[in-house]
Amino acid sequence: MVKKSPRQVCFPEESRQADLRPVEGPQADKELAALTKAVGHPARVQILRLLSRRTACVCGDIVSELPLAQSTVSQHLKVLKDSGLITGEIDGPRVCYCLDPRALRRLKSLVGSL
Amino acid sequence: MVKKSPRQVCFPEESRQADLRPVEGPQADKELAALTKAVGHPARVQILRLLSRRTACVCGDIVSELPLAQSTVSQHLKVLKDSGLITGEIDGPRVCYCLDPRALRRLKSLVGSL
DNA sequence: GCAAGTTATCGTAGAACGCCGATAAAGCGT
DNA sequence: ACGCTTTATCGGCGTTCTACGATAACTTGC
Repeated sequence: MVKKSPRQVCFPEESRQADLRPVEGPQADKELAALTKAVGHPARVQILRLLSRRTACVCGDIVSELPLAQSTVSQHLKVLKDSGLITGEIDGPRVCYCLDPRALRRLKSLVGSL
Repeated sequence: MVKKSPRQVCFPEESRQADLRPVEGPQADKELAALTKAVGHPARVQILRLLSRRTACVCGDIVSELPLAQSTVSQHLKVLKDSGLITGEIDGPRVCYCLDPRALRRLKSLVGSL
């Protein structure tokens, strides 16, 4: 039987088009607050770093990298996913989490506007 | 009596020297988490925006710009000050808050490293 | 020294967060 | 269908956050 090939990247041909959303204003402010709030925890920063280190997506072995219970890691992943910074694709019995480059660029733009 | 001249900038000749601190590693991760946590609230984003709009420092009329009680704003200012993102200089009976450009650059570097 | 104005701190109440173990849900392989 | 593995969700508990009013601390000007 063919072994399922490990997924390499979630955004292989990521759209490079410019982000037209404004970088200031009430809406942008809320967005910036929400995004930075999601990043604002050591465990979540660590997760983001793990995901950016490997060009391929890492699955739930994130859990084994962190000194936290599986349920806790799952919750942090949920926070990041709700913020849009990462995506989770179901890949067989596991879930493959990846950084969303667009959301990350958005965060950088917003922070850069300060 | 000479009227106290309104303070214009808190960092008039800000040191432009490069930031040598590493942008990754456990220490940087904690720093990034702490800084983004400080930014991660709508009211605090608004405060940062207020302070960046005016090149001069704004004092406690920040309070009148936000729909929050004075004590609440004072607490948010404390969070930002503790994070290092802003500084508060006593200027007569008031306090003059300013963005710290170095901390802001640090934040941008750290976010940029994601 | 006193009154007025400005800001920080205290006390408190409710909401949200962070963590865990236990349990449920979902897919794979036999 | 039945385990096995992986992940999500639930319940609970302690901590932190956010907000407010009240009060204290400090400076200026009279």
